[in-house]
Amino acid sequence: MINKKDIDSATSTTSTTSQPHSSSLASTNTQPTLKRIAHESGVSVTTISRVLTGQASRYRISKKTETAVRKLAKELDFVPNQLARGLRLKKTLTIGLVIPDISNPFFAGIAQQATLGTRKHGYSVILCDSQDSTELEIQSLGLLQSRNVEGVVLCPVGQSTDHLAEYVGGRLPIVLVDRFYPELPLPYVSSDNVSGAKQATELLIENGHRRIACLQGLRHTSPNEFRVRGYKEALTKHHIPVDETLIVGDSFTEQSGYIETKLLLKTQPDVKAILSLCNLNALGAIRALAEEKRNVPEDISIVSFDDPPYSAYLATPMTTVAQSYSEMGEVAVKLLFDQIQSSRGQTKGGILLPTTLIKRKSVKRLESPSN
Amino acid sequence: MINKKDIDSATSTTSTTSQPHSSSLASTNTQPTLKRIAHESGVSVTTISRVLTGQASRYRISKKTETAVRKLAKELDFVPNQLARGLRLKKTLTIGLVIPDISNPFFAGIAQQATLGTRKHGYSVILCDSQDSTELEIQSLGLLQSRNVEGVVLCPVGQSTDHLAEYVGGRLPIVLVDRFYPELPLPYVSSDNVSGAKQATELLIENGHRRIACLQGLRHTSPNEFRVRGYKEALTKHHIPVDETLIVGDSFTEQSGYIETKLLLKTQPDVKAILSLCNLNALGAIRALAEEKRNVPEDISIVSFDDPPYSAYLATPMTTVAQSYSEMGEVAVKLLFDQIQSSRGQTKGGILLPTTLIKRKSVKRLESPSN
DNA sequence: GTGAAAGCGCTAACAG
DNA sequence: CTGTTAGCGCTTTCAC
Repeated sequence: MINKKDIDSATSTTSTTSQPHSSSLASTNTQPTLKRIAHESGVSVTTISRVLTGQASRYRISKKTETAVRKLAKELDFVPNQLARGLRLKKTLTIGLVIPDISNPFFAGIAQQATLGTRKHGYSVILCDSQDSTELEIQSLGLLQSRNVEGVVLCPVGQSTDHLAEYVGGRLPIVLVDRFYPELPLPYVSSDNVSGAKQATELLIENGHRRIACLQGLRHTSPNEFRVRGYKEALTKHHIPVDETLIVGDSFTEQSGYIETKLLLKTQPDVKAILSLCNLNALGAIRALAEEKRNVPEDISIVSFDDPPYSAYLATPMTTVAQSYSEMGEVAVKLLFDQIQSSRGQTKGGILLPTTLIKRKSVKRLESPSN
Repeated sequence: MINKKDIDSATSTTSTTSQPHSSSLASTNTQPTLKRIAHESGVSVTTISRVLTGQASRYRISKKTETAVRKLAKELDFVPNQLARGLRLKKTLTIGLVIPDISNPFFAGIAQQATLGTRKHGYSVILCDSQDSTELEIQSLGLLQSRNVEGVVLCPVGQSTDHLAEYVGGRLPIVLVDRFYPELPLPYVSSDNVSGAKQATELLIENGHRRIACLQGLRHTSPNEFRVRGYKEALTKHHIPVDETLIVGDSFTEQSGYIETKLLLKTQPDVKAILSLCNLNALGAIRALAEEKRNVPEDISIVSFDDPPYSAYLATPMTTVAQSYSEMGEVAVKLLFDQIQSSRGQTKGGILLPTTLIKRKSVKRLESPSN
C-alpha cells in the first residue's frame, strides 16, 4: 500500500541497479510473487511469467532481460503459486489417490508406485484413506473434485458401485485398482485372481489334497469372488466336489482368519489344507493353528494370497500367490495419464496382471488322499 | 459469451420460476460456479457465497433466499472450488506429508494416522515419497510450498540439516517425525530410543549375556545414534566393556542385517546375542542365521526394534522394542495444528514417546556367562 | 437484506 | 521485444 503509486508509475527505464528498495520488500518473509519481481526488476509481470515458464525464446525476449529476471527470481527464491496457476490454467497437476487402508502393505506398495509414477509426470498426489468405508470413499471423491484434481487412482472399498457410475462418461478420469466391477465400464488394474487361486488350489490337489478349505475375505468384492471362482474351477477340473461349508470367512483381516480357522478345526477335522485368500487371513490362521498345536505343513498345509516380505521368515516359510503390487501401481498411473493426456474417452477395459506362485514349505505331499 | 449481456443486466426481481435457461447451462458437465448459481437464481454471487459459507444469518439474508440458494446449489451439485478459495483466503486447508518410504510399515502407520488426523481438522494431505534421498526431500519441500500447504509433517531422511534451517523461524509450520536434530530447534516427535535400546540390552544382560552385538542402521541419524547410546549405557551400567567391533552395520535394510550377521558369525564366534536396531535388519539377521544353521534362541539370542504385525509369527516369536507409530502420527498432527492454528511461534522442544519391550521367545537365559 | 467491485497470483490474447 | 488488460472462482469491504 505504502508505495502503491510508485509501483503503478514505475518507469521501466534505468532501474539503477542497486537502488535500495523499500527494505520491507527485500526482506519480507511472504512468498515473492511475479508482481514483486516485476517491481524490483522494472519489467512487466508478463515478461517475468514468460521467462519463468520457459517461453523466453518464443517471445524473443532479450538475453539480457532473461538472465536478469532469472537471477532475481532465484535470489528472491521465487516459487510460482500453483493455486493461482491452477485456477488460471485449469490444470492443477494433481491427482487423487484413495486407499482403503494405507497401513496394509499391499496398498502401501500400490501407493508408493503410484506416488513415484505420478511425480515423474510432474504431478502431485492428494492422499485419502477411506478406512474401508464407502461413506468415506464418497466423501473423498467429492473432496478431490473440489480440489480440482485431474484424475484419481481409486482402490475402491468395493461393495457399492452407485457412487461410481457418474464417472463412467469420463467427466473426471479415474482408474480402479485391485477391486473393480465387471458391469461398470471403468478402466481398472487388478491381478488375474481366478488363475492365481486356481494355480494355488491345483498345487494342493497335486500334492494329494482333496479336502481343501477356503478362507475368504470380504464377499462381493471382485478379488474375493474371482479367487473363490478359481478355487472352485480347480476342484471341478479335478473332479472334486465343491463343498460350500468349506468356504468360510467374511473379511480381509487377521481376526477373521483366526476365528474361522478355529471353527474349522472343530467342525471339519478332516480338512488337511487351507487356501487363504489374503495375507492377513493367513496370519490369523497361523495363530489359530499354533494355539491348537497343529503343525504346518505336517498336520495341515496352507497356501496364501499375497507375498509380504516376511513370508519366507515365518515359522514355516509360506507358499504364496504373489501379486505384483508395484506393477499394479505403475500400470494404474499409466492408464490414468493416458486418459488425462489424451483427454479422449476412457479406456474401455481393464488390465489383469499375472500372479506368481511362490513355492516354499507350507504344503505337504500327502502319500494317500486324506479322505 | 452468448448471453453475457443477459447476465450482466439480469434483474434480480421476479425471476419467473421455471424460465427455460439456455439449455447448455442447465446440462453442462463442467463444475457449477457461484456465477452460474447466481445466474440461475437471479441472486448475486455475493449472496450465494454468504449463504454457502454459512454466513446467512450474519448478513440477515432472508429465509426464503437462503433456502432457494441452498436448494439450487444442491440440485446443481455445487462444490466450491478450493483453488479459488485458497487463493483468496490464503488458506488451502492442505498440509504436506513427506515420507522416506511409504512401503515400510513403520512409515505407513505414521502416514495413516497423520492422514486420518488431518482429515478430522478438515484438511487434506499431499503425499511425497522422498525415497530416502535428501535431494528428493528438498524438492518435495519446495513443491509443497508452491502448493501453499499450511504446514508439513516430515520424516526426514536424516543426514543433512542445512535445507531445514530455513524453517526454524516458523515461516512454514513443520514437525519432524522419527528423526530429528538436537541442534536444530524444530518441533519433533520420536520415540525414547535411548531408553528403549537400554531396556532391550538390559534384558539380554539379565539373561546372562555379555557379548552382545549391535546391528545398527543408518549412522548419524537420531534414532540410530540414540539407540546405540542406550546400548552402551546399559553395558556400562553393568560394567561390561563396550567393544566397538561389535557395533556393525550401516543402513536400515534387510540386506545390511544379512551381510553384517554373516560377517559377525565368522569374525566373532563368541557372540551369543544380537540387538538389532531395526525390524528390517532383524529380518536379514534371521536369514543369515538360518543359512548358517544357527537356532534362535538356542544358539543365539536376538532382540529387535519395531514390532511389525508378524513378529509373533516368526519361526521364533521375536522379542521386540515396540514404538507406537500410530501415536507418533497422531501427536505429529497435533503439534502441527497447534502451530497452524495459533500462528504463534513454533513449539520449542520435541516429544519423546515411550517404547514398550515385548517379550517373546527370542532370548535365551544363559546359565553361565558366555564369556 | 442485497449487490458492485476489487483483488488473491497467474497466464494469454491482443496490442504495439 | 515488451506491456496492457481481462479473467480463472472465490470472498469481502463498502455502499445502498
